[in-house]
Amino acid sequence: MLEPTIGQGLRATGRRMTRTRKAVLALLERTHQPVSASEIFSQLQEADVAIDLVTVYRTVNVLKELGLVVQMDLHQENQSRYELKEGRKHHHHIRCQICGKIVDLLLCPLKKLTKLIEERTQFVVDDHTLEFSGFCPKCQ
Amino acid sequence: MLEPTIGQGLRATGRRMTRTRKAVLALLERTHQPVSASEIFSQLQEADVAIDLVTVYRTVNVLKELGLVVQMDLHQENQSRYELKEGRKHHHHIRCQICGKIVDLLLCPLKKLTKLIEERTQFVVDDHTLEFSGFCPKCQ
DNA sequence: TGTTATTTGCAATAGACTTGCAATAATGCT
DNA sequence: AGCATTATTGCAAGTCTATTGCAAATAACA
Ligand SMILES: [Mn+2]
Ligand SMILES: [Mn+2]
Ligand SMILES: [Zn+2]
Ligand SMILES: [Zn+2]
Repeated sequence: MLEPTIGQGLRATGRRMTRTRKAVLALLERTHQPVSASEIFSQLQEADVAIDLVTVYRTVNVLKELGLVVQMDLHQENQSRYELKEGRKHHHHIRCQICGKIVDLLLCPLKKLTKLIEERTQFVVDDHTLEFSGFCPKCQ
Repeated sequence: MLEPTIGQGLRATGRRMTRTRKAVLALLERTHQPVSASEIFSQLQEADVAIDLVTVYRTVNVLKELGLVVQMDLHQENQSRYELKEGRKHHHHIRCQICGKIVDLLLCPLKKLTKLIEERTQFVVDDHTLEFSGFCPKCQ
């Protein structure tokens, strides 16, 4: 239940904690796969929460600005997915090419590589994305 | 000049080597950054090659099916980019968050990790994407 | 409870990409 | 070279995700 802290974060930036933002946050909290805007929309509809798809988009964008949510664009998908950052550490994903199942990979092998890349390219590295894909146990 | 070989690959699948396909292939051959469909379109227009944007899309899709081109969806971009596979080995990219410059990273640190992931997740790993982002020398 | 600024829903819009279809052009055969 | 066949092209229209304008609704705070 991270709602009060987030409420403070919202107010600190002149924003408000609303019924729909609570609903989106609660859904993200109880969801263990990264979800798309349309999935958030339809899952809230099933839960009898009245919300417009536009509001879902605006909400995830606000949560992204506050640093509470990460947006990810997985390969072979045509829509972004969103995952709560709070309480979860940096990690990556693997996606099944058949059924689309997404599983967390609780690892990151890229710390060391970053320095090497900065030396080679003269870039300052700020972020990275890493995603595996293949066939899940059920789809093999 | 890989055109004749590709011509064979096309004919082997009941396809034809056309003026527009030659033009797209030639552009991909001489381009050293991954290019988007609209970039292919406008660059060919500047070179006085008459081609429709739709044809560019259809062409890169055919080349993808033939395994001659890789499609990549980089973070913070809203369009796919395409790169010729022929003669270039598996590698990854870093992208500047300011100017969008993309540089090849001629490395891949993920061979070993694949086995570990297969053991942990029971997936069969087939592919991966890796991308760094940051600030290029000019934009720092 | 009343005031004010933020947020919401609805409609319209933007932008990447795809699809239907008739006209065009590449291929293979004579 | 000429012809028949069939893939390919261009144009228009459509699809899908995501964004924007604006008036109505509502959260924040006294
Ligand atoms: Mn995750
Ligand atoms: Mn490259
Ligand atoms: Zn990582
Ligand atoms: Zn790799």
